[in-house]
Amino acid sequence: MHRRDSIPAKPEPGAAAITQLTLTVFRLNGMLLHWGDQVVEPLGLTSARWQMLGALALASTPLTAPQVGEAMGVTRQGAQKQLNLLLEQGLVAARPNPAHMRSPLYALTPQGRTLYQQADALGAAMADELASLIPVANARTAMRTLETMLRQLQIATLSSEVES
Amino acid sequence: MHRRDSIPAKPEPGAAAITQLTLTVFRLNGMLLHWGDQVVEPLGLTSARWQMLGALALASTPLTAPQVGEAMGVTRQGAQKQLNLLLEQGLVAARPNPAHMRSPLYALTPQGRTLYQQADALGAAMADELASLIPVANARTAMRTLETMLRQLQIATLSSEVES
DNA sequence: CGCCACTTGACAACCGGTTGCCACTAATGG
DNA sequence: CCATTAGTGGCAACCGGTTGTCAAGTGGCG
Repeated sequence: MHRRDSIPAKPEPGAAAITQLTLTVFRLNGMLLHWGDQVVEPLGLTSARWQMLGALALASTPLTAPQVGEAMGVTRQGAQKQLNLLLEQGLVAARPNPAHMRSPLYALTPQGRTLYQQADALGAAMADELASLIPVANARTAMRTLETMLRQLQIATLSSEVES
Repeated sequence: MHRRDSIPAKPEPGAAAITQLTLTVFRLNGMLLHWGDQVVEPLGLTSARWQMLGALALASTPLTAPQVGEAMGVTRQGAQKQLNLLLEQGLVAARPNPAHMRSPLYALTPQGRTLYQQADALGAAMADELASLIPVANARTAMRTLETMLRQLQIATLSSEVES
């Protein structure tokens, strides 16, 4: 908005850095998922289910499917799909929800908890390794930077989504 | 848990920062795709096809499908799928490849090039906006940090993938 | 020359995620 | 008390990506 010189449409000099950063985010995202899939594959898990177990493990109380989705930043149906699979797998149990007949509360079963702890140990090992290579200050800077992008994109996305 | 501190007991306090950073990467990835889908939707594009057009636009010479996949960090089949769709859409043209009968070279059509320039302008606007909020040094630090993670994950993934 | 390994495209199946629609439960207000 | 609205799960369809399989083109090597 505050374009100081309007005629030559001077691009921000940092724009190229932002573009490159964006591409790196895409690649890292793919790499993280790929790595996670491999790491927990011997446990019969996938990255998606690992994350889902994590959401339940870190919650202090059992959650409904929409709450899990909210915690993970996915839609309620996406969470539901994985929860149903985890249910079949016996890693998660549904207990009746006194507040909503059709919306049970989900919690880890003992097997689920054990499996998550095993997976978490593997993840922690990698996090330690990365932490030994990356100064904490850099990790924080990176996170703040990405969060700024996140916030700004959210604003931009919302403003063009509210055509309803 | 049990850190195998064979030499110096290093609890790696930065591991939590890494974990948080990872979650931010997941969210930002999703947000970028969502934003991109909305931005180029009026042009009849999607994020995936936008990126594909970009790969072709930035290439100095026409590329084969596997080359496009390589440039984008996806498998050759993933690239092929989008190329076939872009072909139907008339945004990309296949010209015979003298070096390989079954593997044509792909290049943007005039419409494809025009459309990409329009999309690129929208992307550049957002990149400028973000660049005005993010110091270049921070963007660079973030990118270097993510690339370090990328490299390390690649090493870890490869070393457990070569068990075949 | 002929065989063999590698590359490539087509196709099908799957995974994880999204959206849209429908039916049912819960909560709110007249 | 009832009607409308919001929240919720099930289902189906789709998108983008991956893997695997197959047939065909390419290049090297005996």
